[in-house]
Amino acid sequence: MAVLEDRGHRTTGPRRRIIDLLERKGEGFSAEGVCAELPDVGRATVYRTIKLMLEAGVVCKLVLPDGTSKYSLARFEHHHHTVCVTCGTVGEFRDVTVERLLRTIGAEISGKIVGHRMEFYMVCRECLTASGVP
Amino acid sequence: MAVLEDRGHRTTGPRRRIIDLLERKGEGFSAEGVCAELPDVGRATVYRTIKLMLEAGVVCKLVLPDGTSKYSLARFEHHHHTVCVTCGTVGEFRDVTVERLLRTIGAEISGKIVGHRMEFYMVCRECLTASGVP
DNA sequence: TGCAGTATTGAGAACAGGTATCATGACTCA
DNA sequence: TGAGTCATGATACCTGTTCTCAATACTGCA
Repeated sequence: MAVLEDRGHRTTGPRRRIIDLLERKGEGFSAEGVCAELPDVGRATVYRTIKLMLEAGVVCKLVLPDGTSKYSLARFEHHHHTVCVTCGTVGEFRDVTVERLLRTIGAEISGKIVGHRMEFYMVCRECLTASGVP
Repeated sequence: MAVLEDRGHRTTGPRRRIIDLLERKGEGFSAEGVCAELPDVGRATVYRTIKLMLEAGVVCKLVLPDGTSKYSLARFEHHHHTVCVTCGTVGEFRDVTVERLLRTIGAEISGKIVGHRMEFYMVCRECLTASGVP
């Protein structure tokens, strides 16, 4: 919220409602989901606000292998995602050894590395339990 | 080509032309690009053929952070991609230490890991040279 | 407080990438 | 040969997203 003001944007009613919702959801929300939960806020406004928050670094975008996008509040500056292939829940994790290894591999690649991205696809504990795995 | 026949599909003219083109391109082609280069082959046929090749494991799909998809011939069974952020060229690489580390991290994550995905964003040698970096 | 200028809004059109439909044409094999 | 199946291209459609634009809300200043 304050981040948007810092960047010279106004704090309006629709924006406040979108941001409140995102903070309640936390991880793995889709733009369409936000539109569905806030039917009296225009789709354009939802997409615009998410875009502003992306630019401010408050949320991060995750493109799933099927091409659909999910967003999550960015708790860490740099992190990776876990995606449950059953329920679609998105989690964040950070691991120092990953970063170290990624730098090592990066050094072996011809060219200048400017970033990387890593995701784990999994079946989360809840879905495992629900399917009868102890 | 033979892979498609093995799977019970016919070897037709349009399919041959699409596969020839993909073999010439090799890495980092988009479906729309194929359509543009083969204007007398229908879009549906292009997408269908790419889908068949995906199912056969001959090509692999890569979703870029902006949501656009690229495809590349799969040289290795399991591999990761490098994407040049300047020219969009896609490369493949495989590294045993990555797989080992990914398994280690996977073991620390609560839930059952079923897959992972890793990409490096870079500026390739050609683009570096073109921009005057020695 | 009144007002001009700017930022933001929502509705809906437009877009891009991809899939479904369908009539037509090409193969296959008995 | 001919029935059945497969593949094709044109086109309509779908989904997620962005653009356009007139209306509205907010801001700072007089």
